Amino acid sequence: MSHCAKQAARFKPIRLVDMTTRLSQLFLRTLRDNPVDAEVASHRLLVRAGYIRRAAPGIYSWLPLGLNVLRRIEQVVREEMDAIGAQEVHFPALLPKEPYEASGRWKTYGDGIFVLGDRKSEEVEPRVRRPNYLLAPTHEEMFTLLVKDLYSSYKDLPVNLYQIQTKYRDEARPRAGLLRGREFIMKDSYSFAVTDEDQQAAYAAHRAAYIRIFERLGLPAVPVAADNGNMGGSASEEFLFPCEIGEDTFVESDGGYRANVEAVTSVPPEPVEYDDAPAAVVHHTPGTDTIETLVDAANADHGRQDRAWTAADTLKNVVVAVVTPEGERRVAVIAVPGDREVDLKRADATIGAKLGVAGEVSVEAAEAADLAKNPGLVRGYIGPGLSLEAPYLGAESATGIPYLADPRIVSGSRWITGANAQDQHVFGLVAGRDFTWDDTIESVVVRDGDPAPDGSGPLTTRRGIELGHIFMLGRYFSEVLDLKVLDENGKQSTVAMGSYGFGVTRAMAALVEANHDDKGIIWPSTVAPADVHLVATGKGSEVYEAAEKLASELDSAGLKVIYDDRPKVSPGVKFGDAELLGVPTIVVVGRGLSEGKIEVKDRRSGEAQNVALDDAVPHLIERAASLL
RNA sequence: CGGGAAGUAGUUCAGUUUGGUAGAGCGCUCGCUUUGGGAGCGAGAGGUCGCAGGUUCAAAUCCUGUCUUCCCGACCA
Repeated sequence: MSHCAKQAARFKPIRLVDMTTRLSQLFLRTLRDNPVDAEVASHRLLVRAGYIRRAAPGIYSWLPLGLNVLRRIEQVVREEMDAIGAQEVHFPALLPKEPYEASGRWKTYGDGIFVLGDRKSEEVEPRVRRPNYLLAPTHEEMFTLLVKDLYSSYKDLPVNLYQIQTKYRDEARPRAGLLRGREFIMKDSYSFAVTDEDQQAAYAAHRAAYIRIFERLGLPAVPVAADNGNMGGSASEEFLFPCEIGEDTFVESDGGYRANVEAVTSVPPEPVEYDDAPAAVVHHTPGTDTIETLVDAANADHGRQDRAWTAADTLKNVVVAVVTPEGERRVAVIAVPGDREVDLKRADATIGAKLGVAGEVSVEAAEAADLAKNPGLVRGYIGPGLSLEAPYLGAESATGIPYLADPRIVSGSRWITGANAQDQHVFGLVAGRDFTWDDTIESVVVRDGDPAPDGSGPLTTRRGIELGHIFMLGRYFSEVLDLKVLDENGKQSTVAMGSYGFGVTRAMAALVEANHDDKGIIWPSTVAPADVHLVATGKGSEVYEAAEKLASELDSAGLKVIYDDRPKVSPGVKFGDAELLGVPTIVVVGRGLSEGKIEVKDRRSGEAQNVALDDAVPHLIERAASLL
């Protein structure tokens, strides 16, 4: 044993200083006014309470208390990841562009990433730097390449790797403080497996770990079925925290079905017999280029006996522009019941596949120029045509314009729709008899009351904050980056991947959204910056001496203490700050001291009780334990 | 990228209509008093009024341009 090792072996760590946070020393300034740029509660309170400061739009600096809470959240995530056998690694945030070019994302991410050039990237003439690096928005490429770098056998798999890392996205409009920033911290893990069983096991393990994480954090986030984007793969779920200010919309039924609106599927009605249906008739319907005017005109001039026409009797043909990855702009028509609106985001998810376009497409509302290029489309009077023999819309039709229909348009359903001529509509057009379509598409805005696809009852729509997303990535990245291992037959096998993201900074904001009142934050004890916020108030030196002693004893007992020892600060300010900062237990050493009592106050309920100073330490230890 | 609002002290804001020596609350510094719900009195520090140009004897204020920020929407595995 070396001399140094002997010295080290003799060294016994002792706690030289207590860990109590003294407000007289803490780098903190609480704000009485709400910051002008903060709208949502989490943003307002985290800034006011001195946890974070804005450094640039969507970019925040972390102050001591904020960093403390952030680290505690990270720790929960880390423990649960480790518990399922995932191993922590850490990649740079600053990355060369080559891996992203190889995966295609240097282009497809487009304006969404921060790019930059190093000194070698400078062109002599003109003297500009061309980007050859990026600040990573996520790290799929790096994880994939790292496994490729080191592993080459099926025997090495499965493996789960994760990191907790700062990510950068050039959000067009950062908002709501930590909820949508341009710099944020994310835990992202990836599973690598050869067999489907292993892949599903990794997915299930992550799903269970996420549920435990949310339980431990005290965040009632729920898994909802999600759209897995254009990366392929199968299972995909988001963990949403239901909250009015959330940017995601999801649906749920009483029976427990939950899905993001982008992923929900509609329940088509049964096909209808149409043998006895009368032939379709074209009527002159002047000035009816909207559904509303059309319904009015239909009831006024062509009313039916049994009931009035409604918007649901009309077939709305919505012209959209589909932009391909190459930038080509194609026109398509989507047919939906007239009482429904098209959700371009939902259409976006599947329209590429329906039209046979590879890669990521985007769907936009058609503009005047799009219509002008297709003179056959008469705005307000567009329809599929009058007969199957001569369809007007569809890939095989006269116009060749792709025609996609909502699943509610089933065989035998009867419609009032445009006759492709100014002021002309056709009544009694029967789906399947008079017209057909290239394919169906889920694209209408989901409404409250729509049935759940699994028969579990009517749906209601809610808003939520996306805190996690787990999904099977399939083999997209392993294909493009050539991650293969030898399988047991000695053949090259492309590795299947799973991707599991968790928004750490966003979870912190969500925690505040879920836990605050008009006075300030109310941290769950698992992430609170301390167990006890000790306030000394009174004029004599006795309260400070007693509080100091109590702080020291609590610290020795293993409780984390924030001690407000500021001598010239009035009681009102101290109470206000304690409530703003949000530590779950507030202890006041003050006027009760003469009777040997202190006050123990629950931050959440506001309930206070007097406790004998002599019993304070065990009482608070027990209380802290009961809160966990 | 479309629509709206706003840039004045660390911060929250007034002052701009009608051009005339830069203001208030909170915060900060010093002194005295005060100490269970954001204390009182007194004395201070702190601002190229986003930037550039123009009009004028004179511009925070009027004109032109420009930049930035925030909100709503679009976008966003």
